[in-house]
Amino acid sequence: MSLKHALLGLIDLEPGSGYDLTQRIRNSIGFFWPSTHQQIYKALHELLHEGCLDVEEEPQQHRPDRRIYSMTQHGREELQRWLDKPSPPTKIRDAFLIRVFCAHLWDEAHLVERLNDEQQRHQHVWEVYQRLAGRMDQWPESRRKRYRFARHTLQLGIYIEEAWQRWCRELQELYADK
Amino acid sequence: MSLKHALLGLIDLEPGSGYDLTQRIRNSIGFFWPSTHQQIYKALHELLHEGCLDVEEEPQQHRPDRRIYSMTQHGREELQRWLDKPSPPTKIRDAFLIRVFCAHLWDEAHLVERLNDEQQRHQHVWEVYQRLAGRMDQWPESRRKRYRFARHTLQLGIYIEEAWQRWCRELQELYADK
DNA sequence: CTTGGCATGTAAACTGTTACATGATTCT
DNA sequence: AGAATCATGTAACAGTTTACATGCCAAG
Repeated sequence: MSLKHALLGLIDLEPGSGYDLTQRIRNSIGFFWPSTHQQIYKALHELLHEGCLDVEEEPQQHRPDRRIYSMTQHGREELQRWLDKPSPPTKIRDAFLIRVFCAHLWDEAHLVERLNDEQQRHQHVWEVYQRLAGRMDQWPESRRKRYRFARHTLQLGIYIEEAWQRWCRELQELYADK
Repeated sequence: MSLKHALLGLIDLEPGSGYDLTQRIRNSIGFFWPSTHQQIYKALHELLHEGCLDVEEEPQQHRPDRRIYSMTQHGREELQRWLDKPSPPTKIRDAFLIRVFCAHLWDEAHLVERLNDEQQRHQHVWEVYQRLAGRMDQWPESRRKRYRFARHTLQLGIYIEEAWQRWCRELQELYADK
């Protein structure tokens, strides 16, 4: 299960609680491996059971105690083994493209409108990525170095969003002035 | 379930058997909504049950009869209703990017090698898309018109593969001459 | 003689999503 | 007064993947 190894990778960079990891995933690995807190808590329990992680309870008042996870030697070995395996091909799942596929059932004005919405959505995601990247680029050297691969994956996200926007714009032009 | 509507869209363009549709999906909707024949046969049964499709059995010798599915009025209405709904955001799932995220555990030579493999993979997919697009562009006018939206979605695939390749190349350069 | 294409399916296992559950604190 | 944040989970449901099942024909 890739989510487990994603968690090992994150914890290897910096230990944290399920809550912490949920936030961190949302701003990094979540872009190319979407996951909810429910999955994450479950995966953490399993990793703990398998001896890949250690926990330390941090007592809190008025709310559940934080359970801080950190790597074990076994976890590090497991991650290493996984890293050397080949990756299955990327998967995209996009219902909007199914709709475009059926766009002969729309009139062209409606198509252009939907393409415009879609383009704005991708522009928004692009802006989120850019902001995040900009902030990361201002981190102090040591942190920037530690997270440089996270930064690289973000760059791919930026390129992909640009591809989407280009496509939306070109199609809009094609159907707008007809 | 989007797969069902993908099938309705395909059958609306041209009726066919489960087997046909599996092939057609593999070369069109499958690029952004991966689905196996098992899922497809199941979805077809359900659509039939819901009154969205009709079947006609075409007897065959030495192999199971072909069951040719076609649209009903109810199916067309259902598809129309679905088309007007908003689409949930795109999802990417990519285990290679999780690995890159953890690339501090690789030495740089290994990273460059893996990036090279990945780039070739994306180049291969790009070539497949280009070949398909080239063939579609040579179809006779009527068919080309009918499948023009399929052609458009293919173009997005091409752009996305180009984004991937650019990214792989840039990262390789960054880590190659260090 | 083995691989791939044709043609349909069932079933179990695994993964992912959605809804529910609790409860104090801080911000608007 | 209501929403968001912190912090952990359980459970039901939906969707996806993998393995199994059959059997003929054509091509290499």
